[in-house]
Amino acid sequence: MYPSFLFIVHIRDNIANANRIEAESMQENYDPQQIEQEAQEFWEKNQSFKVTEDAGREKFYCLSMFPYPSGRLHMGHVRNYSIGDVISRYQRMQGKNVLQPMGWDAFGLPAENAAHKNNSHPATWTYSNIDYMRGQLKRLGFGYDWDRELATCTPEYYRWEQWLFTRLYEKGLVYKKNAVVNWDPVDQTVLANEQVVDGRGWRSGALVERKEIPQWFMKITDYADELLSDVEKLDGWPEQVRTMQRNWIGRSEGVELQFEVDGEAPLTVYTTRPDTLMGVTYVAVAAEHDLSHKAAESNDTLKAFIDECKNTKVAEADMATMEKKGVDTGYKARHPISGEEVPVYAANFVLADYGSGAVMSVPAHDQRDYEFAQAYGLPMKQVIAPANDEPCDLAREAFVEKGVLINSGQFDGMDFQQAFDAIAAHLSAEGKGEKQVNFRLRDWGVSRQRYWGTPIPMINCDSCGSVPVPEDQLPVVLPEDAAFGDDVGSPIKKMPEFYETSCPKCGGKAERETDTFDTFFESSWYYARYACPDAQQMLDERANYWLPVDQYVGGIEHAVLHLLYARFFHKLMRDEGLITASDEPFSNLLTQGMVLKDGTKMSKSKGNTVDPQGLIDAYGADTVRLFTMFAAPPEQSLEWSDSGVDGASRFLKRLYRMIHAHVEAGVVKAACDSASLDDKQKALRLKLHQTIQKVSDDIGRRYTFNTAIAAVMELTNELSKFSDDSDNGRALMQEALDAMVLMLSPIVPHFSHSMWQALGHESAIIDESWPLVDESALVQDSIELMVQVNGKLRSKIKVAADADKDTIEAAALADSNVQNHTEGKTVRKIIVVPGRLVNIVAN
RNA sequence: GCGAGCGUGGCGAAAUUGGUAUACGCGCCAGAUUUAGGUUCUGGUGUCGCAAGACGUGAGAGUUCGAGUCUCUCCGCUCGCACCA
Repeated sequence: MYPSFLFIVHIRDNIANANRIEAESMQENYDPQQIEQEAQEFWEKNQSFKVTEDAGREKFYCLSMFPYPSGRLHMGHVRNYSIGDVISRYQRMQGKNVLQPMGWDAFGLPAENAAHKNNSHPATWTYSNIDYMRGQLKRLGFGYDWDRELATCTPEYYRWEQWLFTRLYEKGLVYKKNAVVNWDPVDQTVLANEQVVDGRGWRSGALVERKEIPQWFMKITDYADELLSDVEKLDGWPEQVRTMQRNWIGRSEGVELQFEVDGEAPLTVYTTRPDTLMGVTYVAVAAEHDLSHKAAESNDTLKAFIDECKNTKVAEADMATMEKKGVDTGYKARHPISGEEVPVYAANFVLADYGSGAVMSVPAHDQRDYEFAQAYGLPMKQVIAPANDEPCDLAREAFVEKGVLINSGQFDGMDFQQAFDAIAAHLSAEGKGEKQVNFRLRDWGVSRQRYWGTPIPMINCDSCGSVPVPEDQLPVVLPEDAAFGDDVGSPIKKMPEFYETSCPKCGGKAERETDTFDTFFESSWYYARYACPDAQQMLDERANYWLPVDQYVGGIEHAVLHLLYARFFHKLMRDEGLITASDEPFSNLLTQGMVLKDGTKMSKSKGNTVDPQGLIDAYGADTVRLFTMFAAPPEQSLEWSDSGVDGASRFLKRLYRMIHAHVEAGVVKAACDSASLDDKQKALRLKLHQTIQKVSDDIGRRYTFNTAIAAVMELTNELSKFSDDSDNGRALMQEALDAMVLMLSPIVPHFSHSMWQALGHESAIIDESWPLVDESALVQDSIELMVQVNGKLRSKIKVAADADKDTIEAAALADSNVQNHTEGKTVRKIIVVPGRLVNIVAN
């Protein structure tokens, strides 16, 4: 037993009334602050959430996406972590060995911005935020094993990803190439897409330019096939997330072919529609393409156009939505089959660093090419005719469906697949093209020109080139004594004491890489490190016990990038021999919706945020948890409502009073005698066990916590109407209250901890099992069926639960209101849906 | 632009496998308790209609004995788009 500040429950050894325990001083009013403090002290003292590997028990690893330590928890965090905690506590009640860890995604841009603003240091800001937010998570009562806490900004964490990176470099999975960034010409710094507002740097206001700089890449495309095929294994993921992953990887089958250009290297293009090849009337290259630059030397219009294209943001959405523009380079490309010469345009819609930076254009059969051709007076040639009766009006729009080839010489009359094969074979024979499988997925650029991140463990030597930092010199520690002020660039780029070093190969003078990793790097493997946070290697055997994560919970906004990178890392770590028991990191995924207020996402810029702290202070953690779980199912967006919080609080108070009244009259230790219940008692016990059945399914399988809570509320309404002072009536009341407190315990754990004691139990509820359904309580003698006439509800009939079809039909036809509606009509058909309804079709 | 979702009372939502549309909660109305406000308790609350009944799930069509649920077209909103995390 443990000290109780609130309830001092004395058990009287009363032989005359052995089944009753008097609760002497259950407080009359619900005081969440006191109850919550007491429950948390109990968990802390008993280390209730500390777990170790146990081969004898089924494990359950429940993980919520770790937070960026931005300062204070927001409602999205509260929602995310409440969902994870409910699932964890439910699984624990099923007897599983449950791991639920928490940590900090601690590197990132906001820390640097805060440092520049306050003339302080990102580390100071980050660590103080972590301290505050950890306190908030503890105050909310989440059952984390805090011994496993990690922060990604510590060398103890990031040294292992530096190690992995050098290993991958040796394996050839890492390379350096030029890539485009947003460049602020005034601040002389690289900007994130977020820092570009209306084409200008957010601080300087200068027009942002696209600039190419050398950067490190990871060959995620080497894993494209497996990342795609393993999506099929993810049957515990929402279908839309699997679809988004497939589409993002974007496997396509096409043909890569060459257009020759006199005096220049041939232009390579890739197309998934080789059947339209004979309809090509021009070729488009990126503004940054070599050919564009070369042509611009003697073409001022083109030169101006290339300059204009520099002012486009790097983001693909901006590229795709801008007005399609282009300029004739003057070059001619020779069609690989007809030999005809077509113009080469420099165009702003061609991505320079995707594919070869050139595309073939078929205005008659591609809508974008169609619009571009119309704008620039380029010819259009129809080479596909509709095979069926699709509309085809080239005066209005391109015909983009597959069909039958026309105007294509030897290929005329072929369908899509015949033409695909024949044209590919023809090009191949001529040495001008080949069939090729392409992916939309591009290699992952991991270099960031920022300070607050993991230093990329590479050294640049004039004679040896790029050399990885040797294992015994890891970690490359980020200097924390860097100065922050008005100057916006990364301070380590101006710290010779950091970047001056010697080459590990030749011993000569060399420079360290001063770029840091994309912060997605850290969040791609933290789930595995929780299994063994103190390991003196990246991962040890404990990872194979806990992985894969059984339930991952996080925001839908991570449906593509974070999840794809984590899947990639899992396979990299597996191929490094660190993980042996799984190919995928997350067996089940729950994507939580956003928290909205007044119909839009809560955000500081909109000024519509609700600070959870104020609510916790006013109502207690349980009310906040209850409301967030009740207001909407987890995958939907949640509309914030202040009065809804009042409603949640009201429910807990009401249940508290009900338990108080019951306890005041004496708790009951004997089980109710289910064989001798009267009709009212039987009805209540039926409702109770129906509720246990529904709540078990809602929490355990469907994850619809809102309907689980609604079911308990319904039962509460029934109980409040039930007044029965008989021994069996009070025993039934005790059975119901015990079950309700157990069912609510994953959601409002402090409340339940306290009520469980008040109801006379000596055990702590955290060690209790989930309540079981008594099947015998569910048996009913008669049931109600809906009766429809021609699909419209006309009556309800009561029939024996085991009534056969003929009896049901007869009862339905005998109903007076049914007769009113069938009078003068012939009954054509009667449909009986067992247990539900009868539909009489008559006319 | 491309990819993925969503749309039901005054509001948050429920309807799990095509079978009672609106459970549960909020709000509102009335009554009880209270000196009053608040709290608490009880009852009512989709629209039209005196009623019988009719209508009703973004709009329009279709499949079916029966559609919020399935199919098609359209409208509106949200998320992601590779350097926010």
